[in-house]
Amino acid sequence: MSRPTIAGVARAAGVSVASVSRVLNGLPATEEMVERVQRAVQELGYVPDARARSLKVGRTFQLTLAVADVGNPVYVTMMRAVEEVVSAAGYRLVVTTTGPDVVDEVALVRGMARGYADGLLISPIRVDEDLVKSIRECEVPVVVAGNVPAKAGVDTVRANSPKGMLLAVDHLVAKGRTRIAFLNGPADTVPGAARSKGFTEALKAHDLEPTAAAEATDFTFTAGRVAAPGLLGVGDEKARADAHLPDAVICANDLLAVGLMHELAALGLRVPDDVAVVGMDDSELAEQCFPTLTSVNLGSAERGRRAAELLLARIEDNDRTPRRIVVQPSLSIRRSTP
Amino acid sequence: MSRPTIAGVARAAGVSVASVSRVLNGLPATEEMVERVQRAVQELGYVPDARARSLKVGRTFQLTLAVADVGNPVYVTMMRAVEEVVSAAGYRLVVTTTGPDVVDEVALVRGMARGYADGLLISPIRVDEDLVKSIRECEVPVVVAGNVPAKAGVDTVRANSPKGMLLAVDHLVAKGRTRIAFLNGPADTVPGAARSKGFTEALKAHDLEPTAAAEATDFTFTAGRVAAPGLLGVGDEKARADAHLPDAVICANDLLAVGLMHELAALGLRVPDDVAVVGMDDSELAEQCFPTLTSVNLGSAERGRRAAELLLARIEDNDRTPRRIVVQPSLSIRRSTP
DNA sequence: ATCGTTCTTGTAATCGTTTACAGGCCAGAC
DNA sequence: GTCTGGCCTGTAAACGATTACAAGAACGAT
Repeated sequence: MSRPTIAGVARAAGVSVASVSRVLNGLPATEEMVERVQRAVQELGYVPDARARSLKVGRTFQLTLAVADVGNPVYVTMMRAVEEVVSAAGYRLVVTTTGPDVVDEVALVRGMARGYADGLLISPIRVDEDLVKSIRECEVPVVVAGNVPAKAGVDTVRANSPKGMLLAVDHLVAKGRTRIAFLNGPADTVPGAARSKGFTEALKAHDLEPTAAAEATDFTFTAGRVAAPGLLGVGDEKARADAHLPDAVICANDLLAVGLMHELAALGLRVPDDVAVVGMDDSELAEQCFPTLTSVNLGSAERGRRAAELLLARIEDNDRTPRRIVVQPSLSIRRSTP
Repeated sequence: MSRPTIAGVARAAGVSVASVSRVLNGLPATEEMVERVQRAVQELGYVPDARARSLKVGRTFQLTLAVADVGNPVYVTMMRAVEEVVSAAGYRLVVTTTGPDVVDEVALVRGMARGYADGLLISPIRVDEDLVKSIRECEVPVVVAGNVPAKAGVDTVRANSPKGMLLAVDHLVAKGRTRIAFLNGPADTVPGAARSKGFTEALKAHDLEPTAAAEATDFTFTAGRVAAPGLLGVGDEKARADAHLPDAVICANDLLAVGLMHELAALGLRVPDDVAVVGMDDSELAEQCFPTLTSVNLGSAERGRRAAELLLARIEDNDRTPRRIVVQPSLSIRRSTP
């Protein structure tokens, strides 16, 4: 005995399948009709088939969220916000991890043409011509949480990293720190490039020279630890004697910052007394780590929320002109800076 | 100009739709047929429609993973493992957050009957009759990562919390700690109940009495902070003078442990010198926090992996007898214990 | 040359819905 | 009493794939 279909319900209720469908979708019908159908539905335990419905109406009521790394707490923040918006609108969320390669992202975007989701919200870490092209040609609506060229003709919601960098540098300078270093993630990524540029500009605005800079191989905790010694000139006694040791480090995200702090502790350097540390993303990790981390809030929750809203809006009306929203940063000051 | 269908490809190639379908699915066909179909597919940029395919073959090639809180790093670990297994098998992963209420879980399980996924992997935090019933009656295969009664007749993969507790206590006792306290999450949850029982048993095995116990309102960082003062007898000078302050605290998960460590620091207590702290789950957070956290590894990655494998196996053959797998714990010793 | 087998291909039914269209019925207006 | 118009309801055609079945072609054996 397999699950009942709408035809079974129609038979049990002694009405036509069209009437059953109408009642189920809340279209006008007489008292009695509604009553009979509902009883039959109850009795048979009928539940409409999402697959069949999807085929007919051309919608799956699913949205895909693609991120590079589910382990990055900034995506947790974003995912929470997205999930809240889309589930309120009656959609389910399909979460996909793309990994660090742009080819995987392209494959994902192309694959959307299969129609298993009604829209895609992607936060690409690397962007190239192919990706832009695939997004432009994508069969389903796409919203990018991040930075892609305007010619992609797609809704975007992005952070303002340079402004965020400036907030961080302002704060450090106000506290008397001038030997500021930068721990970046891979510079060939979108956030990596933006933050690097922002850092340089922000220092220039204060007439400062970078004290040191390093590039971790990933935006992860481990990569942060690995890259830290190089940044701090460990093993280079001359540099340290010359007081070239930075008195503050800005990190391209919170995970890198936490990795760095572990290395600082291992070297016997105190945070913030010897070295102040600033993270970016203001993720949950920033208040969980010790000392709590001063972090640039790039508005990940808001970006997630607004990106989800844009996506829903575009699904309603695919002809609207693409919007490019920029979310303004703020600084969450905690204990890792004086 | 809408997207091409299989009929369009058939027309362009001058063959029948059946032939196109066969070529696309790798069924035997002549060189020439394959050639013509592939060229037409290329030219039109045809991509088969997942919705239509789902309806016909009765499969969506999606699996749902339901967890209570995406912010809990243990679920990140589990999700990674699950995603790896299912995507290797050609499935997509739909991640759903149920929240702390069992009614939401029941609604989710019931909703699976709509058929938008081929299977469900659920890690329920609270379990009642209704949930067990809904799981037993579920239209699609279900695997539970956690503890449900055998009568649910469902595949389960669970941790061995009592054994894990014993490992933690053994370790603390070996290091000379005897005034051991327990910071639990809500005791009316499955993990909360199991860990509470395990704690009591483990102490008894060492002829010890619990020094203190507290129950956080959630398995979260914030709840851990809030519950910590009560556990430590803050404000009760007599207790502290009587040396009733615990010299070790075992926490029901890593988030609670990190929350506790922040409160300890605020009180000027050193970890592990004054108070040793042990977490459970051995999540990424355990090595990211400071000091790094000794934590009971309850095998979340392995549980995720094996649960995913069970789910795939059951999708292949729904008649196999349910298996109940128990994953053994181990202890990851770090700096929060002596 | 004929028959039977095997291999390939095409026709058409099917999956479970939604929905355009048409038919039936009733009420109100003349 | 008849006609018009407005509800409800039912019939049947989609949606886009897969696949059972049949028919035709090719080929070897007799």
